[in-house]
Amino acid sequence: MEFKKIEQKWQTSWEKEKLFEVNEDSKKKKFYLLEMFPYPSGEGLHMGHALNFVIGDVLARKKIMDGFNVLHPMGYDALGLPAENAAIKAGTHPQDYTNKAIKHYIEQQKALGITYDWTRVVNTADPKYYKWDQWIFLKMFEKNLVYQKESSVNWCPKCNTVLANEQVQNGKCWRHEDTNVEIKKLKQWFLKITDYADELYEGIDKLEDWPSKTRAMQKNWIGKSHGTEIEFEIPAFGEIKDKEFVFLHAFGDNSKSAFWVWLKKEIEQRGCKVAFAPNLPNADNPSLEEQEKHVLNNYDFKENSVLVTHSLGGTLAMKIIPKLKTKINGLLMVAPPLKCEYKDNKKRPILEKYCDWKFDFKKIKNNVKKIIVIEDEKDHIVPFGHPKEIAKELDAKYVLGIGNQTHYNSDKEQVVLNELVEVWPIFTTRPDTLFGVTFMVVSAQHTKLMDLVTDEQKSDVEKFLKKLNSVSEKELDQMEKEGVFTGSYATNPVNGEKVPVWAGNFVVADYGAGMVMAVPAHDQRDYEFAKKYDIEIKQVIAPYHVETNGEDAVRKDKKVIKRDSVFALVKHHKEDKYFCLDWKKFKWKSFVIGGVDDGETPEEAVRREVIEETGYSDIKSIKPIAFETHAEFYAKHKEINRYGKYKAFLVELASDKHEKPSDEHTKNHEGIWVEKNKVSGFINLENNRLVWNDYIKGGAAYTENGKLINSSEFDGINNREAIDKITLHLKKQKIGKKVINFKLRDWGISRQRYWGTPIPIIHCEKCGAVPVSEKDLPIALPKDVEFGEGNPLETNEKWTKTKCPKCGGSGKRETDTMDTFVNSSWYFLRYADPNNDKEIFDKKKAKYWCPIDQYVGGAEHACMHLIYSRFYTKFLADLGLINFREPAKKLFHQGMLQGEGGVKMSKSKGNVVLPEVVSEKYGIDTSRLFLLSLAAPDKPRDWSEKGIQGSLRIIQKIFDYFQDTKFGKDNEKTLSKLNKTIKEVTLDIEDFAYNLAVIKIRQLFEYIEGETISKDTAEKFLKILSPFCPHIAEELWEKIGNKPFISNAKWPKANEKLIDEKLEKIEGVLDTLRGDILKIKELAKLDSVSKVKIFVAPAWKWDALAIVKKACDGKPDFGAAMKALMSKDEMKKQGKAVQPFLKAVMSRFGELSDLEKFDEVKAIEEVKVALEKEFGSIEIIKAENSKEAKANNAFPGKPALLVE
RNA sequence: GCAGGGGUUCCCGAGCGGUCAAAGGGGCAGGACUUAAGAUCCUGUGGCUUAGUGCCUUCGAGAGUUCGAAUCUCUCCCCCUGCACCA
Repeated sequence: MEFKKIEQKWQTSWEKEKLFEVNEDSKKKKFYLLEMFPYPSGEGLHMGHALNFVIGDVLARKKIMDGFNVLHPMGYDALGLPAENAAIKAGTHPQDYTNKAIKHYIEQQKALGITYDWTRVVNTADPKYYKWDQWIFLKMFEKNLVYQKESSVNWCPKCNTVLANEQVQNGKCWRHEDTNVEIKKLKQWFLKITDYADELYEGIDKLEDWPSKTRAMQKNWIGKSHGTEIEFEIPAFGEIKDKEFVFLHAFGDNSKSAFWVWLKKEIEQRGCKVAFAPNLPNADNPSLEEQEKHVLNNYDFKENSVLVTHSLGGTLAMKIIPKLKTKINGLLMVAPPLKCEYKDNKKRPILEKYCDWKFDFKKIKNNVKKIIVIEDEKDHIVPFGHPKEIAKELDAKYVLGIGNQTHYNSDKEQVVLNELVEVWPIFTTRPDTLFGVTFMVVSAQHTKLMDLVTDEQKSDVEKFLKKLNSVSEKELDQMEKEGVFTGSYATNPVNGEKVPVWAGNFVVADYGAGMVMAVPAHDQRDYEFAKKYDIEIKQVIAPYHVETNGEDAVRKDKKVIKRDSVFALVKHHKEDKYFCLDWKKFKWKSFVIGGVDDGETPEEAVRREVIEETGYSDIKSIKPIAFETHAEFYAKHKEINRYGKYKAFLVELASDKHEKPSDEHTKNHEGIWVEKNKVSGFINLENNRLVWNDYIKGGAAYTENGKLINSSEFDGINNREAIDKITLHLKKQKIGKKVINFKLRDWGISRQRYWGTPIPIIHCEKCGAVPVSEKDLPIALPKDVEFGEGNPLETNEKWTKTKCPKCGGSGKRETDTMDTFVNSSWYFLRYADPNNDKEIFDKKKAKYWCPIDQYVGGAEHACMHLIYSRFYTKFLADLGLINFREPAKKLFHQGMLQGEGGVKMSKSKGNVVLPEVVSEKYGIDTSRLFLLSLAAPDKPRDWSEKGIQGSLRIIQKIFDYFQDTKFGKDNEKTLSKLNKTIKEVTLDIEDFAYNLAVIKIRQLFEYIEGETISKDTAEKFLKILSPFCPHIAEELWEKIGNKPFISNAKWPKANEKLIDEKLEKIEGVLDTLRGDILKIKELAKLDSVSKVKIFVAPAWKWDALAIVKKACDGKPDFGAAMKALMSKDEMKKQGKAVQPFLKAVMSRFGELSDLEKFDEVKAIEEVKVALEKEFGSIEIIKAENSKEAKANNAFPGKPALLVE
């Protein structure tokens, strides 16, 4: 068989006749099928890629034959780092490298015989394509979906560029498994994908025909969670209450000027009186000497003094501080001038003579613990840069903000307040636990971490950070929760409690505020952390059990009496046993349990109860354990409902010193020592068991529901309800609100590399970042650049130097290029109109073809490409360019093709299977058939050299069969089999069950092989074969005398009426008969057979069969038959006995299904004819009834034989 | 840990309440054809048993629902894939 000749013949022919080129046709229904376009690597296509394309192709061919107008295009994701790196390595230009790779890909793909419309190729490296990347970018810019921001980025030192979050895997670069990603700070371009976060998330549910796995992954990635944002304040200079605040006002101001009034109020609100806020003498014509004297004479600086200054007040402070004998706590300078220079360039002689404008920064630094300098970006007095310079000299924290009024002159300046008391909006899903916050944890990676660290803690924190940096990412993953105290305290806004702020390695820096409120009593992570560092654990939710069953069940008509109570886990002094009570009056089995009397502490109550109830009095220790539990039940003896609040204690005995408990106690219950491992089975009180479980676990956070305790006005509320109630409370107080938080971050698209779409921005000194005007697109990549260190685009000055589109002044082009995922985010739309120079695509064309009806591609894109594409689709829909909001209706992930023995294919292992090599040996149709028959298309499969032989065999057989076949007339069985196969294969292809379809086609052929068939049957067979083996099918189609092409012939429709199961049954009978005759012949050592007598039982005359047949209504249905024969009760009694009988009946269902039609005589005649061909004379003896049949040893479907 | 998907006879893989000792392929065994090998074709491929048949055991382990379970439910074990301390 000359595969190659046949393949080439048809591939050329298809192309010549433009068989797969399509145009919009309103009369035809469209079907848009797309396989994810490949990245054209220099290594070319391997069999795994081919699998992906072939999976799509089978469906495409089927849909073409179904009469759809099938858009099945192909393109190349040609921009990207690998091309650049490979090009550098090979010493070529990425453009040349890519062009060559694409050429090779096209050759390889054409050889696969796929139905691509080659006139629609999209190449992302073509400026005609990426022009529209830039166009979309500009549109996003217009809509405020693009911004630039300095940010910490993931930097791969090997790629020499930034990576998106999605491209970082376990701290490694997605392309370099061995390379740790570094964190760098760079100014980056971002797309505001988060604006679409909610729609992207909610839309997932509507993507019903996407794999559930992909949908789950996307949901997880976008990560929507509902919660509450709560404002925690962290005073910059430590606890405000302990401080003495001193204010020094500005030139011309006084102590009643706006600035001081609001600040004073804020400080007083936080429980602190401002110690000293003088009217400085001669504020309008100040003298340093005079003012200095005034301050020093009227206020004694102390260790806890915090000096807050505004403008010239800062100058005064910087003169005073070096003269102080004590080191003061803090200095906050708002907009301080450094020199006597002014924004308006006017001279100010009054101020020039104020002082010498020289400062002893070193002494200032020494005399103040913490310094903060705030600058106003729009300051109209102090020139920009002065405060920054001061901050630099003083090693101070520098803050750049914008005042409500310039120079921070308004009557409330949030920027200033935020520095004094930093507000951290903490995200939590558990506001119900707010009263249980005992510490805060800020991410060790947080940019503001060092601002929170006090001098005392600085070295500890630095040590901790150093340690984190020294562990590899892998170890970091498995690292235990660790942390270090920052020295700062946050204020719990709901009760004003001070809680320590820790830095921890387990908090994610860019989720929420990067700081969490920790509630160790009710969160396992926080619990472990608190245990490790011995931080207070405060329970705020008590497990609550209300008895609803039995005689202890709470009675509505009785009143509820609350009581503080205790349990005691009394441990045996020597053995591992615990003292339990078996109650006589109740069904209770409990620990020692009792109420706390008036004036008694819980410990005292425990001691009393233990001695009374157990008789053991030599108590070594009483320790509180576990948590408070609440239980409500009916106390029969007191006729009240008891609401008990139980505290639990572990009581250890020192000896077995023991006195018999009084009768009063022994009549109530019996005391038993229970072994530790049996306690859990013994105890039957719910809360006793809870406490016990916690005790044997060694303690854990209680994360279940319950009632609030220790939560002031919210005590007693169910915690689920408290979530809303506390949130509402916070909202009223303006310290919290309901929020929805997403894990999804904005998409950083800047890449500092050459081979990507240039970002259409020009930087101008005057105008900042200015978008290129639309008419100047595309901004094409200059070919002339040098590759080496840094961004190659920087090396072409001709290209970078340009004019500002706004002011016409000199400008510099942005040299960052776009992430390649930008290119692939909308390419599927371009196929609708790939050569349009005027628009991104014609709206009408896009409307006709899009969205994608079936998308096929690897599961590895579940979170990157597929989310970005959805984002772009939504954006373009918002621009009005398209009328749908999701890119693809159906999505299918093909399975991986692995090498021989299940090993991953790789160049280094040398097990890469190349399609051209395999085709050479077996032909591409054989490879297609084999790939598809290995496993369901979505499952991984292993390549096997032996396995493909099987496919080759069948192809060869099919080919040979049609070489010299004479067609005749079909018999009924052929028609039945043919139609059944058509029906099933049609469904299998639609369901992507290609492996099953292949089996059925094979089975049909194996049957056909031994039969005479009609030309029509041959044609139908070739048609259903053609999606899998298009070349062979095309060749044989021609061979049997048809005009090309089978590829666009009409897909056959199954004629259900011709499907006849009974024929298969006759075949089965025939087979067994033949086998039996042969066996008898062998056993009897007969040389030849002269006569065979067959005794046949009239199976189909049994009454039961008629009933069954009726019940089943054409389809074999065991259950229905069962129900028809007997009632449910009978079934229960006799079902088992009837089953064998029914089974036998069902096994002949083919006969039943056409009871009326079935021609008994004819069937027997058929058997006779068939057997006579082989064995000569056959006599068939029919029994009149089953009795007679039995007498002759014949049973329904199992004839008896007599062979002579 | 969370989410998704799995564990089927020698291997790969279908089946997903009754016609199931379970498709198909590969492997293996036997036979036919050949001097032989290969290719091809046929037969067999859990165990015991019959002339036909029937019985027992088996679809990760255990329990359950049902007249009936590879298939449904629960628990457990193991594997893969993805996310990973998301507050």
